[in-house]
Amino acid sequence: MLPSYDKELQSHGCKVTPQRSLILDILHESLAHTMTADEIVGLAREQQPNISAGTVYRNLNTLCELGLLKCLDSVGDGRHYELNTGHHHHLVCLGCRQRVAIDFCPMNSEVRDLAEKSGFAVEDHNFEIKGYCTKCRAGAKRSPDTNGGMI
Amino acid sequence: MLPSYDKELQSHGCKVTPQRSLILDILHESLAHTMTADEIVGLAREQQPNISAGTVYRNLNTLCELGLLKCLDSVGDGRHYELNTGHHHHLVCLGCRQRVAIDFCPMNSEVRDLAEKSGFAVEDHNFEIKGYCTKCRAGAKRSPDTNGGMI
DNA sequence: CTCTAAATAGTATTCGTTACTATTTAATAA
DNA sequence: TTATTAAATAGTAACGAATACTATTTAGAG
Repeated sequence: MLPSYDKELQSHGCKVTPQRSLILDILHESLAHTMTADEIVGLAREQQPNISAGTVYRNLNTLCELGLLKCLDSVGDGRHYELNTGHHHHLVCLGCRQRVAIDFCPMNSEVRDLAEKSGFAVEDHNFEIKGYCTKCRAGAKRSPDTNGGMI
Repeated sequence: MLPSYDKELQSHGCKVTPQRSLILDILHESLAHTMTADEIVGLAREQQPNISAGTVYRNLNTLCELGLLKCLDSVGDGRHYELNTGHHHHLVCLGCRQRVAIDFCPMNSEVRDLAEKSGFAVEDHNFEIKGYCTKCRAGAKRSPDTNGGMI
């Protein structure tokens, strides 16, 4: 695990455990795309066969609270996690459900003003482009119509 | 229920049942904001006390497939439903979880080109601004930090 | 090395959602 | 109008993701 995470954990009074380090390692290995808790459990068990799913879920929540991770969600594929490497958005594949970071952000002062004009206190925002990645375009493509309108 | 929905249902070989009409009525009454399945069950039972939760869930899925409803999701408050009244996005309150439609869309040819440049086939997109509505700003405001980083 | 609060493994439980089944009903045609 | 039938319903069971619980282990400080 990158030593910077050790510092970050300890500065919040959290212990550096093998389980935590492994989870951070796994997410660091897949910086390009997000992962579900279940996927993380699977990969974690390749190195720590006895790691408990509860431990993974609990740590994912803890690490989100510390700001080390970000948690995303979308209809049809539960929560996704990624290292919090700064603000960005995603392309979401409706076939394989993978998310890939994109370098575009729609937020600007005009939009913010529009929201705040109605008394809304803006804290955050989310933008995702849904479609089919190169692989899924070629192979068996799942049409939006077969997904219960949940695109 | 608006008669147009009857036609729409029957043209797809679906029967017009009191349960379906009630669900559409309820969502039509709350055009301003989205609702969870559970909220819809609660309101439906005020008029049809014996309506089954399964019936509501099943019909929400059916109506989404027909394109009459749209289904949205976000971390921490499950799925939300709304009448499919055309393309729009939402302000999402992190306090009361209500969603209010906004008249702004960040999608344009520039963004689309950016996504398609990498071989991604764009089908849809989603934009939401998260924060606190006027009511929740005044009252007990739930800080993002207490929400497990799931804003 | 000792001590202790924190973290873990394993299990049970919760909650939203879906699946199943016997019964009812909407819509068509006689 | 009534008969027919596929679709829809109510009620219950089952499912899966996530959380809660508890006895045991462990990281880290003294």
